[in-house]
Amino acid sequence: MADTTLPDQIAARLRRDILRGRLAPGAPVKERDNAAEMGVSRTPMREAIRILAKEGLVELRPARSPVVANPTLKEVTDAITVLVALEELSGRLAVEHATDEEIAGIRRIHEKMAAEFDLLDHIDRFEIDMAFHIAIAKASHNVALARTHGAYLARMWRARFLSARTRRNRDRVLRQHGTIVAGLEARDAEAVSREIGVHLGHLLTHIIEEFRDRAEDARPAVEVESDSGS
Amino acid sequence: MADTTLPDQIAARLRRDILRGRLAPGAPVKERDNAAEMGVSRTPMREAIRILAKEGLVELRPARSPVVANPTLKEVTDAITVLVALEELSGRLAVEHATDEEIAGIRRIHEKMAAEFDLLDHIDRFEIDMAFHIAIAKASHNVALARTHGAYLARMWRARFLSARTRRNRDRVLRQHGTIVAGLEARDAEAVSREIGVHLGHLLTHIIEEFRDRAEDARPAVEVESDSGS
DNA sequence: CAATCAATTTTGGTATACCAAAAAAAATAA
DNA sequence: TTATTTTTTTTGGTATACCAAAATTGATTG
Repeated sequence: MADTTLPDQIAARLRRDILRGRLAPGAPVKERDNAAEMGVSRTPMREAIRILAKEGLVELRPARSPVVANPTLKEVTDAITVLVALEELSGRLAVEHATDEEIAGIRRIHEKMAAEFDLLDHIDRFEIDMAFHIAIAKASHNVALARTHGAYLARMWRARFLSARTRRNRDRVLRQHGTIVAGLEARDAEAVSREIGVHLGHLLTHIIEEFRDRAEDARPAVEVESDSGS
Repeated sequence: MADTTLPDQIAARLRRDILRGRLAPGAPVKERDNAAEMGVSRTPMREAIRILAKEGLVELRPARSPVVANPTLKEVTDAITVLVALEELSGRLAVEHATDEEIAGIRRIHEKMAAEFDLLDHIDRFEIDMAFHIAIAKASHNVALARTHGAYLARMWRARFLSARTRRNRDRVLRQHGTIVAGLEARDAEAVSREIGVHLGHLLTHIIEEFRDRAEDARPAVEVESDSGS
């Protein structure tokens, strides 16, 4: 909050644009145009694009325009697989290392979410959901883990955003969050880890469904081609 | 590999300098000086520094000179904790998804390492060791996992390099690698995962010892200066 | 002599200019 | 009309110039 370096601000704005769909998946992100539009020069815009690339929201190609990422179902599934592992580890470590105050803070986030769920628009709802998971990762007291976990969450923003719009899941999500908090309070690593796995398993299910639905809609080309390795 | 974009080349060179100790931990990495020294402009140098920052080899501070990272023992330990989780997941997924050819390739790396161990200098030895672990991550067929895993390996270059296996560990390392390969061939996820945990556990032990040893040495604050050259 | 503050230098952040490669468009040949 | 080649435009990569914030140095004052 305190610091907001220019590239970060630009990245934040681009991120919102991508998330909101103003920049569609597959669309080129031209540094010159975007820079002009935002009234900055190419240099910070360039860096902002790299930030988004690191987050996986845009894809860099050598000597070509970066494009808004349009991950395939497999790519999203793979990312969630890793996310699950990271969150399970977070949960276990949080049980071990979190202070009581931190766990209380996590509960507070959960209760705020439960209380305001219906009042929030879905992007806010979404952010508080992310805050819940981020707080657990932080409570692991493993900075590297928290950072990597955060990167994965950021990367999945769009996919989760698209799949999280309905109020249908409301009760289940809140119940699972509640179970996770209870597990933390009981310092029960297994319970926390297991419930996190279940929770994210449902997320994966919804994202798959979302993909199905979108597949039936117009398919605006842009299919994946030969991957080059890392 | 095929392409080597300029920032990548610069990053590679800086990486070597850091790894080899030509740039000591804590030393500032001034983009102007380094750029001049390497005969390039600041722009690609800047990007190279960001790449290294992403890898965790240098630390970026707002409006200050980036410095060569000098991670604390806890930071290294934390990173290894995550690395273990990533590698265990890699192993399990590799058991599930790797082709027989891929596993054969992993065995080939292992055997090459076993055969040439005594001939290689320790940086080469080190790279073939990395190749072994990277191959397993790739065999998971989870691109995101392989990328993140690669990032962690890169980040740990220096720590692992410093704890460079003397020939004492030779037999144990090779035996553990052999066990891992055997587990892959037997498609035994539990065995692979377990042995990876053991293997990296030893790595952690060595790194901790290395830290102990260095702590006893002089605590050199910031050395290294800019060469005034040509 | 020490501490503090001002002037200078250093250094990263940003803007802009130039270049080469790639895309797109236009022209030409079949 | 279609395919191919040539020209123009677009765009990322790189170099350089300028600026403001730090760090450093040195002077000044207690």
